[in-house]
Amino acid sequence: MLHSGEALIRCDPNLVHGERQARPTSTADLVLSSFPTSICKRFRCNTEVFGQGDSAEYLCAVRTGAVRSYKLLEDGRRQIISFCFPGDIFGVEASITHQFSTDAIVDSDIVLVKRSAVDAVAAHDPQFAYKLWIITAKPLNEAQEYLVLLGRKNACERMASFLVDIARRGGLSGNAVELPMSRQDIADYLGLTIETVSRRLSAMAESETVELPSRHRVLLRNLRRLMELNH
Amino acid sequence: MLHSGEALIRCDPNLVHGERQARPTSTADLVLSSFPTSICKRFRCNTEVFGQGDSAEYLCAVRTGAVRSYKLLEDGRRQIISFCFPGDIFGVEASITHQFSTDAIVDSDIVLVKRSAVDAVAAHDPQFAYKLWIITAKPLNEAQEYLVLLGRKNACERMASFLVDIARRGGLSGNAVELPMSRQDIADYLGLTIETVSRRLSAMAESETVELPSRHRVLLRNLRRLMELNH
DNA sequence: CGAATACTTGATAGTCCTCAACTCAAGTGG
DNA sequence: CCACTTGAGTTGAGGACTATCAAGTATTCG
Repeated sequence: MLHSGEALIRCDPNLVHGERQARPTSTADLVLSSFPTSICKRFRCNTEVFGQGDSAEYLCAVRTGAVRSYKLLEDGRRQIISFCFPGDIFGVEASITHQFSTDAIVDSDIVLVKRSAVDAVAAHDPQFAYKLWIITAKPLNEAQEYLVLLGRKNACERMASFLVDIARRGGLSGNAVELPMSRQDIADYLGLTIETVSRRLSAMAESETVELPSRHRVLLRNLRRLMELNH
Repeated sequence: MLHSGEALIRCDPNLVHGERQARPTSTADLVLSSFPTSICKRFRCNTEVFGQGDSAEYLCAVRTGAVRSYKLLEDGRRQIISFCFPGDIFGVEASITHQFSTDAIVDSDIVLVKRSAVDAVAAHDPQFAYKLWIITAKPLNEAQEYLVLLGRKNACERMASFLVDIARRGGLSGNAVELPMSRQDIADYLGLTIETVSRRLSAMAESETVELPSRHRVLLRNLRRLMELNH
């Protein structure tokens, strides 16, 4: 009963507890890691991997840790585009400059591959070019799913979707979900304010859907109810 | 002064007025059209090209007309993911089934290519595989830009962004923007209700930012103000 | 022309935001 | 060790924006 959550959302049971690490099932990380000229660099918490408008010199993948990609409006409003965890690729651009900024949420190891090198290899290696296409299509579909959340779901549903999604993507250990990001990050991801995020979490705790033992940890107490809210 | 709008948003001045047609600058349409086994099929207004859950057998591109791609929640709420116009590709999936439905907004000619055939060619032709990657990355970036709209912009800004975007993508003739979709479609695209869409358009007409000569036509009277709202 | 559909406008309500005060945890220095 | 500081998060009161419900107008199509 204790681990029913893992079964329900088909989480990899071999996930290392504690610090997030790359899972062997991930494709994006592998494709880039196996690249001859890939380098792996450590980014400290809250440091920038690249900024909006920077030349899109590198393709990136998270090996350990977590990053947030976001866009800023002139008046300071921020929309987080995605959180990336070990195995996820980011920094894919159609244009020659990055359309959003990305920085580390916690100390993270990031795999970097020069885009020019990727382009050169892709032009000669159809298998590789095809893999590139597949790993680009995945975040596209994720972004599209996410549009439904921002366009049509209320605060409660957004919060539930978020928790289930983070759990499914590997943050679940037993019934505990690790949330490395701040409440403000969650708010800017879900298109809400920090107060609304806090209130929704408190309400879920009140109804015994979750438990909040610490700031960066959520225990899923009633996953079924969360999944219902999630649609 | 009459055509200042076109210059301002760098629209192709050779655009054919009236029925939308494929522009020579589009890449996606060309990549698929030049494909040996591509077929072109006519879809009547409001008929389905493919449905959510259907096998993702085909990659598609709009040759003439327009389509909407959308997702439905169980309770009937709808979120339109994107409108596609001549030259735009759609139906790109990471999974073997379509994650959303797509149907024609007006009578449309759609280019269809079997995905199995695309996969086979991509596996041997690096140039083609690379092109596939490029045309997939573009809608990804568009979706990400769109997340900012849904997550952080108010109704007025959403409406302005929408008009500018449609104009930029080829709907502009002189200062007139053609809106082939219904008000309900616009609402479901912008994450608003049909009433709010109607009210925002009326307010823009009141402030002489736009003119509304007919249901499916908007004259941009003060593009500068629209661009300001658009951020 | 009549019917159906699409759209607009108005009144009211509800959700979420804003502003403000407060709590809590972690870190610092005396 | 503890008062102090600082930043993050929570909670409360009130207000703004958009949704909802309802009625009316315009357009389209048979």
